Amino acid sequence: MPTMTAAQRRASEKAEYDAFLAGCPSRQLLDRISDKWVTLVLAALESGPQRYSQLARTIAGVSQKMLTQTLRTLERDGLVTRTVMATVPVTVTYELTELGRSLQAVITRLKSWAESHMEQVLAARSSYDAP
Amino acid sequence: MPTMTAAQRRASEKAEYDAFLAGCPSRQLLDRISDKWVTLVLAALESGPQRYSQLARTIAGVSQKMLTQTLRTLERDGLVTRTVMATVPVTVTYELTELGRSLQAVITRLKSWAESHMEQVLAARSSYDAP
DNA sequence: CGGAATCCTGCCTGATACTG
DNA sequence: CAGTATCAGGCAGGATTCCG
Repeated sequence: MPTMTAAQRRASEKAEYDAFLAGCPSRQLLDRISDKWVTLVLAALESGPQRYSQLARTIAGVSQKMLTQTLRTLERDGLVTRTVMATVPVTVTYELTELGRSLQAVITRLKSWAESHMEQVLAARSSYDAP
Repeated sequence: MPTMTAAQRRASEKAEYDAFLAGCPSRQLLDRISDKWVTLVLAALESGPQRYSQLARTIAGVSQKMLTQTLRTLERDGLVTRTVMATVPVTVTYELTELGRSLQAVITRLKSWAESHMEQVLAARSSYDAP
């Protein structure tokens, strides 16, 4: 993977195991959960199990590709469960696991912060753009 | 902006003002702070004001471009302050604003979650990959 | 030292078609 | 319904170079 080469080289130059910020697994996990689609999916699953089409409708602007991809990685990481009902047509529901709910609690705070500080940020942008 | 067209169209199809998940400013803000570089920069600034080169060293794997770009947007959004000291050579320090610290408190929880649940996620991946 | 400018690659998006 | 597959296009992001 050529995209990681330089990053790993820079990491190696540090020549120390930095549990805070390095190429260690916790850093990779932090990178993964610091993703807008992950955040939105977890936030959308707050109100209980949801079907695929419900999620697609709730998260305005997500493409099928990214929604599926995000749900797959979340499932792989043990944050959501995927349940297939053998109805006609098939019904698929996604639900947070206990692990997922523990992360979702943090995500909720992030969402709350965004909503409650939105105006302050917009004000800061105005004064920055037109001083 | 052609990239927003389809997203906005899907959002419009909902025909309702969804403060939770839509094309409203809070959603855009949530998208922005759900970024790995934003998360890492805010986490790195936890220990007080830092110089540009310090940040680059702390956040292993970040490119100058992304570090500069992230710091600029954070400054524009009123989350960090940029201070230029007229030394030779020039010294630039970045520091969290009060607004930035309020977000950083949430980011810290996210980082803590990643560190404390890393093993559970790795275990989930193992059982998913090789069942 | 702290960037800005440039070029370039790869992923994401958007659109469309097809399946079980 | 819930995807998978494919392809064009654009933009995020990496590598490199140069400057005050």
